[in-house]
Amino acid sequence: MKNAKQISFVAKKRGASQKKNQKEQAYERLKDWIIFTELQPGTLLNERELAIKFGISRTPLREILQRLSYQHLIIIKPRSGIFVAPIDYFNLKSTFEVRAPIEAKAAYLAARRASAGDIESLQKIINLSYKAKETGNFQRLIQLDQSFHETLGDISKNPVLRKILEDLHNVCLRFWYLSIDLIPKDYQIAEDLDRIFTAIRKGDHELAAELNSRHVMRFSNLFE
Amino acid sequence: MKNAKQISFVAKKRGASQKKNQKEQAYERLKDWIIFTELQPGTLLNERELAIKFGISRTPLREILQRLSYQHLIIIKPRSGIFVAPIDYFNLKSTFEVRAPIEAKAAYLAARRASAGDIESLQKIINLSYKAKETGNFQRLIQLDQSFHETLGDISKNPVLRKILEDLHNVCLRFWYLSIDLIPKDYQIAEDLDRIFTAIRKGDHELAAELNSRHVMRFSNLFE
DNA sequence: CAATATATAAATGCATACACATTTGATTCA
DNA sequence: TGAATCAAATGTGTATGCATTTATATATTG
Repeated sequence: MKNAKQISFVAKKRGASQKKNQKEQAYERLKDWIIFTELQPGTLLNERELAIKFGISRTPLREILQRLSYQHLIIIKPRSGIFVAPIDYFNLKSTFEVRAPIEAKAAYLAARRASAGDIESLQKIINLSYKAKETGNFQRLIQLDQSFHETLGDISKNPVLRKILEDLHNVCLRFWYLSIDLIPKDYQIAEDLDRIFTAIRKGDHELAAELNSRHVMRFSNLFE
Repeated sequence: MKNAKQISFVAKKRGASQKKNQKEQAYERLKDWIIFTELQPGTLLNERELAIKFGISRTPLREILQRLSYQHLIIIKPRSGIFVAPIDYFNLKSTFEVRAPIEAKAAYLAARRASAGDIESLQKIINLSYKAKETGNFQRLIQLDQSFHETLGDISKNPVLRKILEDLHNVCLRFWYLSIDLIPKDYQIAEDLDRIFTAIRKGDHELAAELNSRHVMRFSNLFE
C-alpha cells in the first residue's frame, strides 16, 4: 500500500510540474517539424499517435493543433483529417502580400524606437551574417535572417505587430526550407540586412521601411 | 423498418448538423457579446456556466475560448481565470499601428482587383451611409463602416489579409462601442468612405491606400 | 467486369469524470 | 485585533470513453 501511494504521488508530482512544459514542448516540436519540413506538406496527422508520441492526452494535443491551424501551418478538415499545410502558391503569394507592408511598418517603428541595446543586438546578427557568408554556411544565414526579423519585431515595441509577423514569417520560413535548392547561393542576405540595419541605426524610418519591404518581396519574387 | 430507418436518419441528421451549428453559433454569440460590449471589459467568465448557457460541453467551449483569445477578445490567465479583454490603450494603439498599413494594402489591392460587381456592392454601402447620415442614425453608420471595411477585405482577393484585418477590426470595433459617447456625432464617415470608394472605382490604388489608412488613423487619434 | 451499395473499421468530435492549483475563509497564535 | 497558516471549495487543465462520421473494402447485381 505504501509503495502504491508513493508511486502514485511521484507520478502526480511529475505530472504536475512537467505537464505544462510537456504541452508547450510538444507545440514547439510539432511546429518545428512542420517549418523545417521534417513533416512534408500534405502529410496526414493522427491525433492519437501524436498524443502518445508527445506523452500527452488528446485534449491538450487538440489545442495545439488548433493553434497551428490558426497559424496556417496545418489544415483541419473536420471529421476527415488533419494535414500538414499543402504547398499552395496562391496562399504563399497572399502571405507575402500582407507581410510586406507589415515588415515595412516594423522596420519603420524599429527605426524610431530602437534603444542602444537594440542596435547592439542587431549589430551582432549582422556580424554573424557576414561570418556565415564567408564560411559559405547558407543554412546558418537563413537562421540569422529569421533572427533579424524576429528582433525587428521586438524592437518595434508593438506586441500585436510582433505576433502577426511571427505567424506570417513562419509560413514563409517553411517555404525557404522547402525550396532551399531553388534559391541561388549568392543570394545577398547579409548585405540586405546590413542596409536595413544601417537605416535603422541612423533613424531613417522611411528608408528602413522601404528596404525591409523589398527584402521580403525579393524572396517572394523567386516563386513568380 | 422503414419508419425506424427514417426516424434514425432524421435523428442523426439533426444531431449531426445541429451540433456543429451550436458550436459555431456559440462562438458568434459570445464574440458579439464582447464586441458589442454586452459583456464589459474585464468580466470574469466561467467555463461551466457558459457551456450550459450555450448547451454544449466544456470541451468545444474551450476551443471557442482559445479562438477568441487568439483574436485578443479575451485573456486566458492559466489556472486563474478567463477575462473579457480589459481596456488597454497601449494594446489599442498597437492594434491601430498594424491595422493602418494593412488597411492601406487592402484598399490598394481592392483598387486593382475590384470587379464591376464589387464596385456595385461598395456603391450600395455608400448610398446607405448617406441615408443613415441624413436620418441621424449613428449606430447604423458604424455598422455600414464595418460592412465597408469587410467588403474591402473581400475585394482585395487575399484571404490571409482578409482574416487578419477582420480580427484587428473586431478589436477596434469593440472600442467604437465602448467609447460611442465620446465620438463627435458629426464625424464624417459617409464622406470618408465615399472618397475611398471613388479612388477604388477609378483604380487609383495609391490614393485609395492613403485615404483608407488615414480614415482608420483618424479614429485612433480620438484616443490620444 | 465494372459499378454501386452496404457493412465494417478507424479516427475525429463531444461529453464527462478526475486531478491539480489557486483562492478564499476560518481558526489559531502572537 | 491582526496576521499567518491551513483547509476546503471552486474552477481550470487533463484523461478517457462514447458517439458519429467517413473512408475503405467487399459483395452483389447489372
